Amino acid sequence: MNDFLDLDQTLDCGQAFRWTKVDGIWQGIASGQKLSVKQDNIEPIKENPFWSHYFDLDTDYLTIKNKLIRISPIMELAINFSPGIRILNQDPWEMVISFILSQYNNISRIKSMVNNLCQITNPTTLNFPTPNQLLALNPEKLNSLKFGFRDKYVLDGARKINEGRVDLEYIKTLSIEEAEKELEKIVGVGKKVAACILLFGFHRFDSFPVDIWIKRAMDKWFDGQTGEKVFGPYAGIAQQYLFNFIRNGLNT
DNA sequence: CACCAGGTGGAAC
DNA sequence: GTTCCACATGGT
Repeated sequence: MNDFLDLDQTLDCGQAFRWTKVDGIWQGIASGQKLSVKQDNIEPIKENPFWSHYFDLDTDYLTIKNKLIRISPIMELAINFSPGIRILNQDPWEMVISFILSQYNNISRIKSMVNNLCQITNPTTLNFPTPNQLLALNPEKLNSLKFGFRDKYVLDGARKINEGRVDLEYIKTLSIEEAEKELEKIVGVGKKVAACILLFGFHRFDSFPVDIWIKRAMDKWFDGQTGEKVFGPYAGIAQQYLFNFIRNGLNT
């Protein structure tokens, strides 16, 4: 088992919604920066501090994976299915909106919603909108995005973050339980969405999002125990290997 | 065409 | 405190 970055596994495992693969080239935008990169040459990532951090190249996944493998044979299967997954360092605000949109939705449509949002707010740069840009969307444009019942949730998030009623910097200083409570001040952010925001936007490896797939996995293989109890401080990373394994790894 | 999706808020027990 | 249900829409 070596410690590498697999772009297919990392960018297509449900943690990021703004990457597309065209002719073998992964293209994406994060924090106003653009990247085109191929698996057989990831130098552009290694030599750029922003992208190195984004792809979490400083974290020792080898050690973490070996610890998780020792916990259970299923975890070993899950890790061996997609050993090149890494948890990205994504923008917290973008994660708030993206995972509000993720609820009761499928990944393919989440991607199109998020990309349409960027297209309609920043047609030339395709950057993710700021809270103000989101709040400035007129009703016709917002309606055209077809967020459905999530409209009011997205707006509540933008409003509370814009006004500082939910402070993303402050959240960085909080315990996992306090941080979760703070994020849940936003209407439409419950336990699961908060956990995703903390794991993918705040790099909190101790956050364990439980969606329908992870619920199935924990019931099926871990006697319904909690992820925190089974996997400890790296539960969030374990969760991502398990998520990809139970969704894509069983009938192949 | 049914069935389902990286859930949540709110009403009803 | 727990359980039940509506929710907008489109992918498969």
